Amino acid sequence: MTISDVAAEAGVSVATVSRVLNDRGYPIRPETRRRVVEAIEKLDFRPNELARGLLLKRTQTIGLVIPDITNPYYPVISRGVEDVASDRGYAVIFCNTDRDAAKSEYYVNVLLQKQVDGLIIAGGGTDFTRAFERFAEHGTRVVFVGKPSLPWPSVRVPNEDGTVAAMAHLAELGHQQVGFIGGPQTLSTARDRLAGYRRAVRDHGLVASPSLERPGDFSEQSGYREAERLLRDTRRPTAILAANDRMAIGALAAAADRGLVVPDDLSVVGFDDIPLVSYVRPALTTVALPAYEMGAAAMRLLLDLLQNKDDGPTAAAPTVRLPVTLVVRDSTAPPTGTGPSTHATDHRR
Amino acid sequence: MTISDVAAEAGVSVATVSRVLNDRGYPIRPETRRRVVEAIEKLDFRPNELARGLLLKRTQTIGLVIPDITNPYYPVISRGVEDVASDRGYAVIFCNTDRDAAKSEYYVNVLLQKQVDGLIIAGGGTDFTRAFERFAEHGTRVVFVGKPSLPWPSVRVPNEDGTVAAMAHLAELGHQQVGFIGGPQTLSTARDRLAGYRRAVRDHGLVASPSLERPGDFSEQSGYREAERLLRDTRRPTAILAANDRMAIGALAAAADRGLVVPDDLSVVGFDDIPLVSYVRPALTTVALPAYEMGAAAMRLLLDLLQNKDDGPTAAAPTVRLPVTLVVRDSTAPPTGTGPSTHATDHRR
DNA sequence: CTGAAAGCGCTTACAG
DNA sequence: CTGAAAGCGCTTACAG
Repeated sequence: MTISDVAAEAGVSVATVSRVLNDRGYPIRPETRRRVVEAIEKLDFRPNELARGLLLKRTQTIGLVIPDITNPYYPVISRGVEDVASDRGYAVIFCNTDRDAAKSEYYVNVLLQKQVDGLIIAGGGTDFTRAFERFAEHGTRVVFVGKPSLPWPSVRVPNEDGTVAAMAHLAELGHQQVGFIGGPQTLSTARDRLAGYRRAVRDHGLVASPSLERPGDFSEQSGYREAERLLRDTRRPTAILAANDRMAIGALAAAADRGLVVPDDLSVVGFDDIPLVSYVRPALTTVALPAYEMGAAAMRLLLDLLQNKDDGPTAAAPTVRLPVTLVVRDSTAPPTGTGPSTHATDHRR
Repeated sequence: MTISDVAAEAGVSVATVSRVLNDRGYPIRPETRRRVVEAIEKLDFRPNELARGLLLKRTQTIGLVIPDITNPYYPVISRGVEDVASDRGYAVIFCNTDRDAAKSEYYVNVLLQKQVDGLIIAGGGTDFTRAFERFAEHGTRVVFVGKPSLPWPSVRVPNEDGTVAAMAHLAELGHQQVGFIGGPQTLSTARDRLAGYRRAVRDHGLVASPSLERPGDFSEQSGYREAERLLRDTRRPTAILAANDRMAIGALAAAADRGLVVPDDLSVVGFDDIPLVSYVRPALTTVALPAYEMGAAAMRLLLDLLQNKDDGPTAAAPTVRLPVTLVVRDSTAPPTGTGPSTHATDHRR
């Protein structure tokens, strides 16, 4: 079923069929158009995008590179990307790299061979620099979600301000000693969140101690483990701020397993606002990322770049900045004896 | 950068370059091969898959159709699909349909135009029948995860046995009155899980009552809402079985908000074993689906079908059956006063 | 062992 | 307004 079949059926040339298909205001006699449209419908014809792409040098396909879709942080971002993409007629190919160099390399190759029009890279951490030089050479547009190591277009979020806001909330409740469970320091996201914690400790005059800063890896396990270490301490903190929700969930579990009641005996704050954390009990206070919007904005930015193919590589890299919001739920309260705890339940999804 | 450039660089014809590229044991003089390989490397050449696909009639791309990647049930399945796919050189295009007919139709079109080699459909529920006749006509292979409405190849799981096992566990603990929160009855998955509940109620001689069967929609909200209804009842059940984990999480929240302690005052069981439910406290007892393996098996099945392109549509549709496992954690215990509750913590993620 | 040529299914100047 | 023809970047009989 090709364009020739349609042409034969309608008794016109393939050029004419192509013209009614693309419908770019090219003059066509109404009667001719009618015949072609009928033939297309009769044959249930759908143009082969491969042939089209070969000629036009675009595939209406983009690649989405993420560490792992199984990490609850990524599905929402992905959904934002995909909704905008499908709305504009683009398909998206998913690539889980596990932040592994070999897998990243593999996907760079696949994506290049498939002639994707552009790429969205979320998660960062890996040294994509060399791989991207290749993309740049091929004229493929790239947008990062998060801070790229080179000046590429990106969608960013004030991670440092996020932990600062969380700490301000805790300080306001009266907490003096707040433990921090950080993420992998290879990720700028994790570094920024730690920086915010340190800044807030200083600014609010809270207890500063290396033993209050624990090294997590963004997994539930590490959150559990590091919370246990913090809580074992004789002078245990009255609150724990985890650099992401998964570790906060682990911390909540560790507290429960020690018989501590959150938020009465311990306050816990997370970061990200992934699905479900508003449904655990106590509902988690956390710094919400506009994940869906981040994905949607990245796709919109990519689409913009695709419009102006001619931009030189020296064009200033556009950056979209999106805000972060502290969502106070039920896992935070004044430290014991400091005051009445008022925690209304938040049923936001 | 095309194959002609490489041919020119190596001083051979494009046919020869193509032959060393594809390396199908076609005889080539070692010296010639060396020159070609060098030229390829020097120019960092990567063949255009569009041109290749146009000729070969395959794109090494498959479509994955799911209701919503944001639903924690799907990322793990998707990961299984993608790992097998990338291992075999296939790329996967993601399609979120929200079980919406228009979106499904849209993706059927997109996928057909992009000439995907095959399709994996997870989630079911929508009437894809007509859309699939089109795929069949085009020779596109389709594999379902879950029970298809027509005899198509599929990967299945014994949903009814799953709820039966959960109920047996509850009955064994001594529960006589178990509430059930079901899913959308348009989904065979939900119907099967309800059927298992009913069968078990009968087989174990438990209290049977329409008021114990509540209509949920698989969302946390509905789990919360329906659990509230069940718990408001004067003769409230001592255990609740939810047809999926998201509703079980909602039920756990509803219990907590009523001041009920799980599992002492109420036992709760879920279904799916999505990420995080082993980390909430109490850790959720649930019927675990082999989600990753389901995705991987679906992709392997699709790959098999792709090998035998010649199979007529009358070939028996292959079915892969995978088991389901009851994972007992801390949200279930004997009803109050019936015996000591022993719940060891399970840290499996 | 190697190359010239046809062809996959489209689009788009160019000519009429 | 419409069509013949070239060409996108490959692969593969066919010939030598």
